[in-house]
Amino acid sequence: MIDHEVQFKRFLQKQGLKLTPSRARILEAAFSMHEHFDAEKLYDLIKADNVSLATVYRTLPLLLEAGLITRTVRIGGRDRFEHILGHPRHAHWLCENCQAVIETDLSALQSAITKEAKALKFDIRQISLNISGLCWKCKDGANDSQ
Amino acid sequence: MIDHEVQFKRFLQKQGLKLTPSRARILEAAFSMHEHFDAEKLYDLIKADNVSLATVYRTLPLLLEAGLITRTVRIGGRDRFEHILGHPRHAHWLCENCQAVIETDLSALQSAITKEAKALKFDIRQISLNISGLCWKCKDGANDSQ
DNA sequence: CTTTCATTTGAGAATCATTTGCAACAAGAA
DNA sequence: TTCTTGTTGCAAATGATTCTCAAATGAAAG
Ligand SMILES: [Mn+2]
Ligand SMILES: [Mn+2]
Ligand SMILES: [Zn+2]
Ligand SMILES: [Zn+2]
Repeated sequence: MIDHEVQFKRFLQKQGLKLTPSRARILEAAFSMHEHFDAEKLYDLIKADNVSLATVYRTLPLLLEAGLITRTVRIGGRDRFEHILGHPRHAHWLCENCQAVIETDLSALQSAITKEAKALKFDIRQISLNISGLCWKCKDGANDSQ
Repeated sequence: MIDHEVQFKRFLQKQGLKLTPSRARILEAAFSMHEHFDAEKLYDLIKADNVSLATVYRTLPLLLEAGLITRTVRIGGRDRFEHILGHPRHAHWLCENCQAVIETDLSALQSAITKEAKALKFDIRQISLNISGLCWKCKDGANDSQ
């Protein structure tokens, strides 16, 4: 069993839940994908194995709670996610014009944030630094929109 | 005319749009509110002056583009905003349990971010640092959920 | 293997924030 | 006034996400 599967199973058992075939399939799909994904995209990958979209939506919060995935930039009214294991935390730069998403290291800010958290007695679950604006391709020129 | 009204008018004219009574009323409401607000909340403040909810939704993107308001933490499936003028950029700490929102200064991180932006040739429009987790009230105890 | 019982699931209906279509309106230009 | 362009309220549409419910599954026990 792969790392993230072990971790998910452990998490589920702690809640009295089971690692069912559907859940395992969703987890696998989430980790097979190395870009950001939304519920629909995940569903596309696995509907052939007749896992329902409802189950995808039901599993996503579990993966979040288990700390296996994280919410990223919301685009087009859809929540998007990315898996965590093996990926260092990073900032997301979203171009408002071409919707490109650029990622940069977060470790520089990490310590400042951790320090603040200590002062606030805040238990951090997730840090999300999203910067929106225009990427270098779009910053001058007109709107070659979407 | 107040500062933000001048700025909005200028922005609108640049787009060939007008500062209508409805828009002025919405702008005023947005700046009368010193907490985060969503479309509905804004609407509650001004529906007496028969401004429609649709117009609120149509005006919000204009205020965003004009740089007068910014999107903050999304709660309960609703987009929330806050006005900008006169408010220094700040981070939002969202408690997943009690939904409390704490704000802290961002200026410490600002320079690191600006530096990164320069390297990326990215034109920053908006920075949003959202940290979710558990506030000090909720971090130990059980879920007095809500 | 069979029973038991809580959990899970697919399918489709329901929600609900946000968006749109449209016909009536305003305001400036000609 | 008449033309033109942007605006608005209202109601209907949209679409992501959630919920309902009856049937399926799975672990544990007998
Ligand atoms: Mn990412
Ligand atoms: Mn704020
Ligand atoms: Zn771009
Ligand atoms: Zn709390």
